[in-house]
Amino acid sequence: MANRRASITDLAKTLGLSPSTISRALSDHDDVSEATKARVRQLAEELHYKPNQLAAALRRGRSNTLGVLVPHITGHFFPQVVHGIATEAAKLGFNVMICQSNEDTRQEQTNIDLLMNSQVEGIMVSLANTTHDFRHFEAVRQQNIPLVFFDRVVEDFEGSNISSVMIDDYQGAYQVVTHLIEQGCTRIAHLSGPLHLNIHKNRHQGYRDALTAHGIEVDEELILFCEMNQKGGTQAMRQLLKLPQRPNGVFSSNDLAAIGAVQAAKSQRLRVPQDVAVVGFSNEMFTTLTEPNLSSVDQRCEQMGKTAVQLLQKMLKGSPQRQGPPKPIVLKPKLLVRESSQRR
Amino acid sequence: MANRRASITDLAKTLGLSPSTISRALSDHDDVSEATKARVRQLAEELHYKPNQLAAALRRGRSNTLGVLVPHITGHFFPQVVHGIATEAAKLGFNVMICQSNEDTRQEQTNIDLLMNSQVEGIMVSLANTTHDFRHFEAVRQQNIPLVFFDRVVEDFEGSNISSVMIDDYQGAYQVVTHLIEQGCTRIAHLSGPLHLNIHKNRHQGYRDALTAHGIEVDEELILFCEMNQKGGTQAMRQLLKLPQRPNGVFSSNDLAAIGAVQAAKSQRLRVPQDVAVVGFSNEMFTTLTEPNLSSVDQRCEQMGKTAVQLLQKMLKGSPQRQGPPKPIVLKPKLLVRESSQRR
DNA sequence: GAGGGTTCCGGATTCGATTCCGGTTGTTAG
DNA sequence: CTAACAACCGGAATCGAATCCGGAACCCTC
Repeated sequence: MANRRASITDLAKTLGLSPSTISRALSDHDDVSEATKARVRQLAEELHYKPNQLAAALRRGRSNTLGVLVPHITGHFFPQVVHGIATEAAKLGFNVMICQSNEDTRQEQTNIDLLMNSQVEGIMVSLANTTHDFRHFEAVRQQNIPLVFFDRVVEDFEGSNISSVMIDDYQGAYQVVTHLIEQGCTRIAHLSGPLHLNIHKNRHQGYRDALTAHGIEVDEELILFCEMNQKGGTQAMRQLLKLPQRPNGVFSSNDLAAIGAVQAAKSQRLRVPQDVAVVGFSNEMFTTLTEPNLSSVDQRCEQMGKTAVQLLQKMLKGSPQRQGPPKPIVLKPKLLVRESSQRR
Repeated sequence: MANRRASITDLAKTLGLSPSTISRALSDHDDVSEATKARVRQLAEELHYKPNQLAAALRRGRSNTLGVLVPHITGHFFPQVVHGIATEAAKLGFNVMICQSNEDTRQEQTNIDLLMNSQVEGIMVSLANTTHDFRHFEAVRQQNIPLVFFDRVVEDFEGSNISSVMIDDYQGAYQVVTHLIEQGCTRIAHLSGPLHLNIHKNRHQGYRDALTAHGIEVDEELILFCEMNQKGGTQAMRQLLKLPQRPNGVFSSNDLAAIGAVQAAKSQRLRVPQDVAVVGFSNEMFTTLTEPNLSSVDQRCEQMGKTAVQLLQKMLKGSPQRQGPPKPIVLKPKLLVRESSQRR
């Protein structure tokens, strides 16, 4: 038995009413008597009737669905953000459609198209790190589909007329370096990723500014660009320890490289944090599992996802004409001091 | 300018053709001349025409969307599986809609309804751990919507007539214990979670059977039920080390507790693996970051997601009448021997 | 040049819900 | 007793695409 779902006309026929009345009854419209409403509701219950969202969405022009496009759903950060997004979206009654760009601009384009064709009401994007051309977002613009970037945002786009949510990387880095200085570090190295990514750029700048603000001259020798993983961190640290004047503090732009640095230091019989204090960035879950526990900066991942959804909803509700100029939302990061940088 | 998207009728009008021809031209139907196909395609290009998936889905009765329902998108496991799902779904041309039950049966029900109303073509579910009543899946059944459970599956459901993907926890545990025995461990302890969860039950059984198979009597004193996190592992290990005859090997049902156990051992000046060898389960990403690196069992998370999608697709393609009895797919786990259990 | 085939296209219908515009009752006021 | 109005409901159009059915135009053949 091909158990087709009951449609609104099925209800109409068995009750001897018209589809329009059924529709109105189910949406609790005033033009329907309580008596018939009750009848309709009861039958709907019996037949397990559920409105076809596709049809309703098509008619209304509202799909009740939000799109998410992330580089990938691995590691710590993106899953957390997606978690925040899904949770908040569910609370507001939205479905969530999810895509991965795999850090590839072409897939990013395809997925943006896909989401738009699926008539999502809004799109949240974190850019692939290979994306330098933003034309595919121009289309989203033109269709007046609310668009929010998070974490990896575009810098210049139509006069930076975009909504975005990110954390204050600069501020986070600044806090880290200040903390290291307060712990007595005098030569603070920095492990950085490529500066064309704004996260690294801003952390790098925060590092420099914090040093100068405290009267410490920036030593370019202490700034190393490496692969931001464990191995990269280890190699970079080895190099730093060969310097005639080795650093006594390290600020790494992410946690993995920081762990690598710690291990390199320990393998040379240096004590962390007494000889070298190390701080990472991202507050990955493993930071509390290593020895010593790794100081890091919390990125408020979940909050970021939540905020992105709320921002979208605001844009959806606001009049399309005048919803105010979109201003980037910047979340405050939180420095978490743990064993790797606590010198007492 | 309210830039409404171009529809198929817009194309029809400006080209002086009928919507049906446009539709056929775009789907490369034989009944349209190459000349007009070219004209249509060109105009479509110019107007950035993209078919409205909602309308097409409604008409065709196929939404091209798969639904995923997981307890949550946090930690290591579920994001990895979702990653696998999203990747494979994209490859096969499906969209993915994602929901979280937050380990709550009611939310699980609501989300199942939601997915069904959104006309997804198939659903993948990992159960909330509070779910003991499976009536909400009965509806999915009745609508003939393909349903695949993964990892947390239902045991008895309509004569266990369900599709599922899981890993062989029993086998994984068995391998671990065998490995520990081969490394010379004679007293092997087991840290377990509550046995009403099938993952712990099966791992526990694998532990017992592997011991007896190698002629070692199971010592109930060495089996501890604890919170499966770092702290729980530490406490359990401390207790084990107070025994008159302390264990020289530990198999923990997850990695976090294993790390806790390692730390407890190290804090009592025991060497890992020489004095106590430790193996965890799940192959969390931090297993390669601790000292020593933690031996563990890989759960094939991504593979699980991929397999779930493939299974769904097979069900979608197969004739609804005879697609064979759904048999559970059991993935082989992979023991990864690292420093914490390698004694040479 | 009549019959039979292609080739290419249009009209109308359909998917399932929403919604505009009316129309039929029944009630009440004048 | 009629006009006016409210309460309730139906018909039909609509969203955008897919598809069934049929028809015009053209070519070929005997």
